[in-house]
This record gives sequence, structure tokens and C-alpha cells, in this order.
Amino acid sequence: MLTERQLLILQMIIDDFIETAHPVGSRALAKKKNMPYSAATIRNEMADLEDLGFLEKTHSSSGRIPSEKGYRYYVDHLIAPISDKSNKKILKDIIDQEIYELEQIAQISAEVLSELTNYTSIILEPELLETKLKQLQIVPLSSRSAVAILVTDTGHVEHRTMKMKNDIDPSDLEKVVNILNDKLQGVPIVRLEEVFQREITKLLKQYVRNFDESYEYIKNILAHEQPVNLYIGGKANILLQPEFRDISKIYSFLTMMENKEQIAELLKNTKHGIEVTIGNENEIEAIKDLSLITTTYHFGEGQVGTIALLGPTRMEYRKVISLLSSLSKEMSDVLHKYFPSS
Amino acid sequence: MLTERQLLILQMIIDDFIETAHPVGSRALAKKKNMPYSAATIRNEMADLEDLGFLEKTHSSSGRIPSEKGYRYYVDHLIAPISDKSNKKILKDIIDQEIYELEQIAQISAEVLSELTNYTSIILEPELLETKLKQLQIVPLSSRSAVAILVTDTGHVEHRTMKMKNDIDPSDLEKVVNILNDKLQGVPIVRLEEVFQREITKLLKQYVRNFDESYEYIKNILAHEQPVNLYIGGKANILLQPEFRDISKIYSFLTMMENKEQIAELLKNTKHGIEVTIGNENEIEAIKDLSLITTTYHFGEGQVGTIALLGPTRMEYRKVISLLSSLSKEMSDVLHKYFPSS
DNA sequence: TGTTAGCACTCGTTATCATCGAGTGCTAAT
DNA sequence: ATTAGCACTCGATGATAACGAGTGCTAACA
Repeated sequence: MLTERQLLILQMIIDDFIETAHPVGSRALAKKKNMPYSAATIRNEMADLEDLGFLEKTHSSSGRIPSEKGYRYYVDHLIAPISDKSNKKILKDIIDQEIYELEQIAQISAEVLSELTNYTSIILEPELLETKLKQLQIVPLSSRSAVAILVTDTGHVEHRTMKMKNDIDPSDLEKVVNILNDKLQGVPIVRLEEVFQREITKLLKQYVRNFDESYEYIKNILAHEQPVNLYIGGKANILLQPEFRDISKIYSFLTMMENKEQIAELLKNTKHGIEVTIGNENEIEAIKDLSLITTTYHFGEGQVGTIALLGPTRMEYRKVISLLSSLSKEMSDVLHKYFPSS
Repeated sequence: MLTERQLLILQMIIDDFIETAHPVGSRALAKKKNMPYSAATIRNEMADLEDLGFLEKTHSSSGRIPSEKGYRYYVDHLIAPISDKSNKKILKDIIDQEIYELEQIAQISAEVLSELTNYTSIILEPELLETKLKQLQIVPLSSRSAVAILVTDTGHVEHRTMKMKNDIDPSDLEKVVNILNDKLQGVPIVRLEEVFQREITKLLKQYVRNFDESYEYIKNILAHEQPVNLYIGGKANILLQPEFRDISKIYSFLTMMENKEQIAELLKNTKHGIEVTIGNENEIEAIKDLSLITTTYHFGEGQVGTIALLGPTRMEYRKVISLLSSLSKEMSDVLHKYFPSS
């Protein structure tokens, strides 16, 4: 158990390091106001805190920097979450614009979030787990090509272009689309293919000539491969952090950020509420020297999206936590307002 | 007018510098095969070429590097376009996959292009100038919100979510959509709003109660703000170029690449055929020390998209020109195959 | 006994300086 | 007209010293 004095010193070291990115020495710390102890005393405590694993040295005669354990303790025990009203207001103003599309809200929020922090932000759209089909359309483009369009009850639109081997009979097409709409409206997107195969195939066989030829195409339309829609803000902003001084680091960071699958992997286990993952606590190799802070936003029945911020372990946790919880709330509110019933 | 010997020396210097990124000295050049002159002769010619503005020195006793004028001459007169068959094949294989959506073709092509060159590539979708409306749909989400969907004859899908002040009457909606489709099918996307205002407003007033309430919403749907759809490949790859050694340069480059408007500005005047813009020939400040090489691809009647590659002025022009003209051809071919009539 | 002043020591940073080598321009010889 | 030779330039490299912010330890102090 740490003493009061140790807590104070640990906190001041971490606060200072987060601000300046320079190792903190005993003399400099002693000079600060609110620091009633002498440099020598601080040195002793620092040595103890280092033994306990909360601090580190960059070399034998350097000042101290927080270890990952130090940050962990800091995040868990030392930061009284402040609520930054001016930033909150900025977020609210942004989101309260008359934008009715999740994609745009997400894109803009991601940019603003990065602008306010100089870290890189990622916003994931909710998976479509619970969204239901509102309407299905198939629009013929030529005699042998068509574009299929799915609209969900949350206003999400997906489309897929197809090329057919045989000509389309317009009246057959109409029949198929009518039957599909009739039977599939209200069915969750993820179950479309299954319901189609189980319940509708037979029906269609009865009503539509040559249905066998179309079977694969329709199956394809309904086979829902979850596309991961994500919006990234401020890939350049993070270069302002002194931690990104060497190019190989920038390179590996940017390479990772270009890989959507990896980012999805990174964020797949997001829990509700704010969660902070520091350095090696992260499972993905490429960000083992960064911190990731995540939260979720919600709308409809169980629609969950993710908001994340990626920065150096020397992150302004206090500010970032407050920002993320504000944004989570604002986005949930706005989405709830736009899609009240769904 | 340059002598044969000057041409040879200029060409060899530029080739060498493009390959190694190191200033080229007379002794090193003299040692190469195909170089029948001595170091001293080369030195004299180099001095002349420098006087003529084709070469530069980085400092008084350094080897020579090409000036922008040198690159310009090189591109215009010294590179016999080679056709790199293996790369051509890669491109063809990529594009010949069963992808029927321009967006995906563009995205994948952009990535491959960057992978093959280690420069940053940009592919712009064609403007919709000539595309025509195939079908319009309005899908109600709740009593006061709906999503409008436009499908063009090229299979392009756009959608917009709206929030209304008053409840929607389903039968009115159907009437409106039917009339709109009836009158607007085949009308170029860019003229939808105009035709609507001029020819359809009156008609709708006759058939639909309270049409005035809906007027603004429909106008909004049809008001086509050209969204610039662009796909970027390899923002990280370009860091492999030694020219991107300092972070401030990386920062300004990435910042520019995050600004879609600026990129659109950059590419708005693309001419048909391959075009190379070197260093200060570029009008945008942020890329005055880079080279931009562009070409177009085509489909349908006058649908023109842009392919671009952005790299250091020390670019492998020969390779890049051949790659871009292959890709332009491949993309045009594929698109023509998918949308033959349009 | 806990706190602090003092001091020797460490080590990264910065500046200085000599050396090296790839390059040039010029002159004289071929 | 071409080339060999040579003095000179200048960035890069590496060694060395001086500096300073920091530490750990010991002894003095309240």
C-alpha cells in the first residue's frame, strides 16, 4: 500500500511527464508548488516507487518516467474525472447539426475527436446484428446486370451489383422481389439468407419459371458478409506526438491503420463503459507501445458501435476519458432521437 | 540543342539518381559500361549541363542531381516507354476478378498501384455528368423519416436520409415516386433538379395533396452535390522513399492527403493521356516538391475518371508511365465490358 | 527517527576538431 | 578534342572534451 506522500509524488510525476514528455527529476519536482518535500526526500521515494514497479529510468542517471504499471495505477486510482465543459460543447454542437446519417456523424465525430486530442480516433459503425430488413429492391441495369439494394430499419443502405449469365425477365423479377419483400421484411439482416433458404425457396420455385437459374444470385444478395464500416480521424495528427519521432514507427503505425481487418480485430471485444488498455496490455503487436481507450455508443435495440482513441502511453487520460464519455452520450442521444422506435 | 554525348550523360545521370537517390559523380559515371568517355570529359559536360539548367549540385564539391528542368527534359525526350509485362499481368489479373462495382475496382487498383511502385496512388471515380437516372426509390423508415435512393444507369447508388416535419401519407408517397420515376428516368443526374422544377412541379401539385409541404424534401433529394469519391492507396508506402526522411514533410503530406477537397482540386484538370507534373509545376503548395502523374479512364458516354500517382520528383517515370497507361486501359476495358450500352 | 544538505558519480547531449573520401575545376600533356 | 593529374571543397564520420541534469549515498539536523 502506498503512503499519501508516495501517491502525491507518483501523481505529480505522471502529470508532469504527460505534459512535457521529459523524464522528471527530483530537483525539478521539489521546486513545484504543492510539493512540500525536498529533492532528497523525493529521491528516496522515487527509488521506492521504482522498486515497486511504478516508475522507470531511461538510463542510470536520468529522471523517472512512469512504467505501464504506473499508468495503470494512475488511471485506476489517481485521476478524478473532470468534465471539460468547453470540449463537451464543441462535441454537442458538431453532432447536433442536421445530419441524419450515421456515416456522416461518425466521420465528423472522428475528425473532431482527433482534432481535440491530437491522437488518432476510430469510430466503428454498429454491427447489423439486430437491424431488420425494411425493403429490398433489385434494379435492372441491362438485360443481364442488375443492382440489388437492401434498406434496413435504421436507414442503412447496402447495394451489390450483379452480372447474370441469362437474360432477366422483368415480370419474373417483379414477382421475386415482391415475394422476397413480403416474406423478409422485418427479418434481421443476419438471418436473411437462412430464412430465404428455409422458407422461401420452395415458394419461389412454384411461382417463378427457371427459378433455379436465379437461386445463386439471390442467395448472394442476401448472404450478408458484415462489412466493417469504420471512420478514422487524424492519422496525421498523431505525428505531433514526440513519441512518433522515428520513421519506422510512423511507418508501422500507418501500415496498421490501413488494414481494416486488423483494426476491427483490435476493437472487437469492446466493453460498455470506458476502457483503457495500456501498452503491452494490448494484444495486437503493432500497438504494444501505445494506449487504446474505447467506449461504446448505442441505439435501437442493442445496436452497439465503438469509439476509440489511440495515442502514446503518455496520454492525457483525464481529458480523453471525459471526452470519450461525452461523445458516447451525445452520439447515443442523437441516434436515439433520429431512430426512436427502431 | 544538346549534343549526342550530352544526351547520353544526362540520361545516365538521371537514371542513376532515380535508382540510388545519391548525387552522381563523374568518376562513378565513367566506370559504368556504355560510357566511353573519361571522368574529366564527363566533368566538362556536366558543367555545361549545369549551366544549361539541367543539373544541379547539392554543394560545391558534390556530384550532380537532376534539376526540375532536367526531369522535364528526361520525361519529354529521353524515356522510351517500356512496357513491363509482368506488372501489366498483375494489373490485369487484379481487375479481371469478378468485381462488378467501380468502387471496389478503384479501391483495389489504388492499393495495387501503390504496392507496385511505393508511391501514393489516387483514383477518382468519374463525375456523374453523363450518367442518367435509372430509378428513384423512397423508403419510409418511420412516419416522419425516410431514405431516398437514386440508382444510375451505371449501377451507381446514392442515398440520403431525411427527417420530415409532417407525417408521410404512404399513398401520396407512392404517387410522387411513380410520377418522378416516370418523368425522370433517363434524365442526367446533374439535371434532375432542374427538370423537376421546370416540368414536374406543376404535375405533382395537381395529383398530390399538400404537395407544397413535400416540395423542399424532394428538391433536396434531387439536388445533386457531386460527392467526390476517391480511393487512396499506400499513404504509408511513400514513407519508404528517402525523400520522406523528415517528419514535418510527412506531416504536411499526410495532412494534405486527409483533405479530400484539396485532392480533388489537385486532380480537377486532368487531361486525357499521361500527364506528368514535376515539382514546382504543381500549383498546390503542399506538393511543390513532389511529382504528380495522371491519366484518365473511361466508360459509357463521356464518363471520365482519374488515376494519379504521387511521389518524389526522383520518380521512376519510365516504369510509372507504363503502369499507368496499362491500368487506364485495363480499367476502361473492364468497365466497358460491364456497362456496354450505357 | 524521519528529513535534508552535500557530494561524488553517471550518462546523454552538444560542441569542437581532425580525418577521410568522393567529388569538383583547372591546367597541362596527349 | 580528350584526358591525366592535382589542388581544393565540403559533407560525413568518429574521437574527445565539457556540460548539465540527474542519481545514490552518507552524514548532519530538527
